[in-house]
Amino acid sequence: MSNATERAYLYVREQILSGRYAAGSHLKEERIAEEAKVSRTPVREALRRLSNEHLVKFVTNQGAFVISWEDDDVEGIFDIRVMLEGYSAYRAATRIDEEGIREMEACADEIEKLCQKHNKENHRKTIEFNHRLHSIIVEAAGSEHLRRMLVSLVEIPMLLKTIDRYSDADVVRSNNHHRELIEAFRARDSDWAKNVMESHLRAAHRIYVSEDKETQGAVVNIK
Amino acid sequence: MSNATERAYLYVREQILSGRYAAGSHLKEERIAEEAKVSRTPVREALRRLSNEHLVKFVTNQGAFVISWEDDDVEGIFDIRVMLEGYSAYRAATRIDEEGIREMEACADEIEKLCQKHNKENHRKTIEFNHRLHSIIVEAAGSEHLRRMLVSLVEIPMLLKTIDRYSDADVVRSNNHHRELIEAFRARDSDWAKNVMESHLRAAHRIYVSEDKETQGAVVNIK
DNA sequence: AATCCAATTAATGTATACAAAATATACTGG
DNA sequence: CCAGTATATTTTGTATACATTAATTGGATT
Repeated sequence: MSNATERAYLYVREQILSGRYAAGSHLKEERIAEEAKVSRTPVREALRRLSNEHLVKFVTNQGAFVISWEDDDVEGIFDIRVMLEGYSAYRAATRIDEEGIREMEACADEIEKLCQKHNKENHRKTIEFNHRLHSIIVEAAGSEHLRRMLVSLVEIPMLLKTIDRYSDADVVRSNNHHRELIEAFRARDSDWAKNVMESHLRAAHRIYVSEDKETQGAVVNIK
Repeated sequence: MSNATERAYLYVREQILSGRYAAGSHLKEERIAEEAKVSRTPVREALRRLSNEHLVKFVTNQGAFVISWEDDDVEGIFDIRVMLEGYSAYRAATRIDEEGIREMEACADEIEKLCQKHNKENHRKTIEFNHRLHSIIVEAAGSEHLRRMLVSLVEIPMLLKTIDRYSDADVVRSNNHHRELIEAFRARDSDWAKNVMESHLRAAHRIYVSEDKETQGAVVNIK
């Protein structure tokens, strides 16, 4: 994408994901243009893209609004993610190369290290490496359609917050899954990879849901 | 969406799906603007939307190109469609209301009638009612994510051509699947509905692939 | 004749200006 | 004081003008 549009896109995206633009709030084009130091045209293009990534919603003659994921269908989103990422792992098992596997291992190593000591920065990095590891798999699956669909799912604010809720034991199990995935890939065993990935994500779902119950709906924020 | 943008969008979309804009060809914004009688701005917005629906591809500083689905991963696309539409049927079974089911029945009735007599117009209508029937299910599934993903899959030119390849027997079986789906919905049996839908789409896949083999890759065009 | 480079052309990318629509404000009548 | 309506303001939607980048053409050189 081009310079100004890209800038506007990254800016608005960051504002939304960080929560500085509240859910449901109106995104005035002129204001964003000023803040991102570009004109309205690239802002509009950025908003269109974000709308297709389901981060903002357009209303005719009223412009763009930050999507409110509060009433998102959590069960449905997890179900879809399990299917698509399970299938990604299935495909990746027979397509990933040694370099990809080594990169995955590097991510798993980092995550292991980072979990020794708890602080905000390490937590941020853990999320990053986790995301990286999953990205490697999707890339290796080699399906543009799959990749696009997962981007629009995984990056929704709800799922980004999931890892905030992991206990130490949860993180250990999660990384064990990563190790097992790598083993399945080395064995070129598509079905094994798919099953591990599905377990991995179902566990994530369970953590998300059970935490919800304990805190009675409140969002846990580690910041 | 707004007037001019909508017009440009529909125009370009129609040109692509009808094949008048060839796969891989460059979409000059000015030319489209003239043809659709709007300015370049709404054309650009339309192209962005089409790019996110995977009908066109943007290259930085080179603009938009009609996607070439020749090298699309056919197996992958069908696999994903089976998963997502299977899941749609699963969800729809417990959510669809009597009105929705009746609409499905109306579609199935129409398809049955239309297949009695073969001509271009009836064939077009058959495609339309088939599409309508599947849309009802996705809508009934009640997942915005699911809907968006399937739109970007089902409307790719490759899949639109699939039905051109159906023999009489194929159409009969296809509509039998529709009837069975309706029955599964009436019984509120999610698993049954999912299985029928998966069979339905796997059969479609088989028809697509086997026809390819017979004609050695040539595209059958009924027009 | 082929290749490289410069200058021109033509396309996209961005900014701004104008039009249409929605929202907010102020005024009138009850 | 409130309701309803007309007006003003603000915001989106669209068109156009300008800037920047890529493609093309033509010519000079080997």
